[in-house]
Amino acid sequence: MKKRLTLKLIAKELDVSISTVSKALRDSAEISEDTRQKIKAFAKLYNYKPNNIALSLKNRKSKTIGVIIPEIVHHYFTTVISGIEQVANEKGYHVIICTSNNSFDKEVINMEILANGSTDGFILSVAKETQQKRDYHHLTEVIEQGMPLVMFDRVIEEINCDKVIIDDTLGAKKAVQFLVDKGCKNIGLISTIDYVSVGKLRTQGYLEALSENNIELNESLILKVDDFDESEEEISRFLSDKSMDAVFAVNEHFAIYAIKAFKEQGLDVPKDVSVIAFTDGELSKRFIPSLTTINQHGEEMGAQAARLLIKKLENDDSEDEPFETIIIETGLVERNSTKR
Amino acid sequence: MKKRLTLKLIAKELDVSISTVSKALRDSAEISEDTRQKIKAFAKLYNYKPNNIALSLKNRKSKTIGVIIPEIVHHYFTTVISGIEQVANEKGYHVIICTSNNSFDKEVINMEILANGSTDGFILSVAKETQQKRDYHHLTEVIEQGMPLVMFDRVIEEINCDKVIIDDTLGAKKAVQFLVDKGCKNIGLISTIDYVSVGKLRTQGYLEALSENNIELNESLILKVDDFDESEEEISRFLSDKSMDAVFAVNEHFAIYAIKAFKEQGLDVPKDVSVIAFTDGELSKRFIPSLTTINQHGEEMGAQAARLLIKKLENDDSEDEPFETIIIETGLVERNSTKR
DNA sequence: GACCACCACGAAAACGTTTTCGTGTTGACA
DNA sequence: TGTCAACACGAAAACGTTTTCGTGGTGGTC
Repeated sequence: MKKRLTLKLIAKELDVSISTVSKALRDSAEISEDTRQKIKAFAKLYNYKPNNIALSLKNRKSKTIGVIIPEIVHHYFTTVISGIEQVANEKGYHVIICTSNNSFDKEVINMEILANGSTDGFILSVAKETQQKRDYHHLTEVIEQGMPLVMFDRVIEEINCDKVIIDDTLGAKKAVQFLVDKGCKNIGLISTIDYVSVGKLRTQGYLEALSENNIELNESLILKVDDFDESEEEISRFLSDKSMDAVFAVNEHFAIYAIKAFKEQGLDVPKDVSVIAFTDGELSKRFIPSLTTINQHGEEMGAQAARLLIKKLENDDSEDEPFETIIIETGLVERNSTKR
Repeated sequence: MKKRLTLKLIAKELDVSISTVSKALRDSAEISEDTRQKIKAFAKLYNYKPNNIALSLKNRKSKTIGVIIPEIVHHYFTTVISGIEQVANEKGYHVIICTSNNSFDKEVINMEILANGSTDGFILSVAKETQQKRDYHHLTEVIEQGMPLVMFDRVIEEINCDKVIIDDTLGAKKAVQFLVDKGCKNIGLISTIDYVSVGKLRTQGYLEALSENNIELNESLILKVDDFDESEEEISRFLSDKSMDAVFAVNEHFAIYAIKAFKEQGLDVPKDVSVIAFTDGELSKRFIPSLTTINQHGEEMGAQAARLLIKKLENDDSEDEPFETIIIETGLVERNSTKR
């Protein structure tokens, strides 16, 4: 087992002082050409690499970004991470990832641990439990310590920090408008109960689209799924006695259950009924029929979040810079679950 | 912006020495009950937390595990990460994740950066490019430095380290045996070209299962997909003029393309033909029909890898401990793409 | 009262860097 | 030959910990 090379060892070996070695390696003009060459050659030969930890301690920055997400086994979040990673690496940062498992306590603990020097700033999508509890002391604390924080996706209005979100309402509107443009009249909505913020916002988009097109709202065409685990049955029951020519689902899963239910009723998608969904997964591409979707551009979200954070980190007087909220545009991907 | 509290500040505030503070907080018997209480109360009141970086430098360990995977936008890898994270957190480690994007250079760079003190050890699934290049100097280097390395999934035989793998051959055998037990006679195989190791191993399992059941090998029932991007067409062409009652696909995607192709031929899955696949994704659960699969237990792989690594990290004379290779058992999940 | 043990604490080194400030040597110049 | 600048380098502090060793004071024992 080879010992790692340090400045001290090089100094001893070449019989100069540590300072000289350090300066030589950083090409300081203070050191004569001769010594500099000698030291650099030696360092290169034995593959010297400065110790990150010592640098962190000295510079009081870790060049590390802490990312805390509700769960990692989720395609959408991995695309976001991917975006974060790309930008971060480009700028010489690395990324520590922690999952909160949607638990408030784990979110708090993770932040506290990482805040003790491991990380220069945070990118965060809050846990469900945190949203419900409305306890944000861990967030305000890191902000007070001067650590920049960027929230994405599930953000909290009251917290003053940079944010990256998508326009859920507009995305939903786009989806419904698309259906209207295809000639659909009776458009159903499968959403979640309102305290899930995306459900609420997307529902609102649905309503706005209807009203803008002068379509009368029919409450009976709206389902707010209560229990995710029971959603398949709920949806099947909901669709059994309705007559509609299109459905907008707020996520991939609901859309698929809807298609299943239609099939069982002997209806064909997209011939008899169109289905469109907000989505974040692979499923929509591969499913038969493939799904027409509103796409959330996770990778770009991650990239923007990382850019915001690094901007704050590298700006010395970021204190007085105002906070930004970046809105990522949703896109509509037309596939085979909607009629042409 | 509040300054972070340090031992030095506490010492100054309470007019004692830094050593006293440190000892008091660690409940050293050297310090009198009185002073100890006073210091602890103060620390608690102002929420003192030791600086991780300073500790890392002092202890020469970071309590951090570096994970390097080919890509993160991949359900299988996220399950592995999830397993790693759980075990690591339990034992007081955190996890730093880097992706190689299947690039050799990025893999090397990531390892080098993390090896400079940021990380105590590595969990790694090598990049495709690394497999092809057969250049493993970065791996041997970290090992030589005494950093433990655990490889999973895509491992490299020649490298001497702990490993966690699944038994691809056995898994494939299970799958084919299952089909045989259901009465299938003409079982097709959709695999990848042989230099992808999993393709090779799973093909081998297929062959073994056939021979064990005294089924004659029919080469024309084997497709080795050449170009992933063209796989849908290749598979459709392959299946167009064959007659088989079952197909074993080495991954989810191939299975779905197969089902699609059968459908287009007017064949029903599972009534006319059964499909079974190795899988790592969500897709198999949601697809219609849902897929019978061989499941790779990613989470357990991650957990085992983390356990192996931490064992090495916490064992002082791990030097002479032999390396282990843990084989994770595959499971068979019966769903609706195979006949009953 | 001399000696010793023990208590409670502090000084300093160490981890591996960077950087500021000194300092001894050289050479030029008057 | 004395003065001074420039040069090339070293000592030391600093980042925030932990830990070893030392030490001044107290009290007890003979």
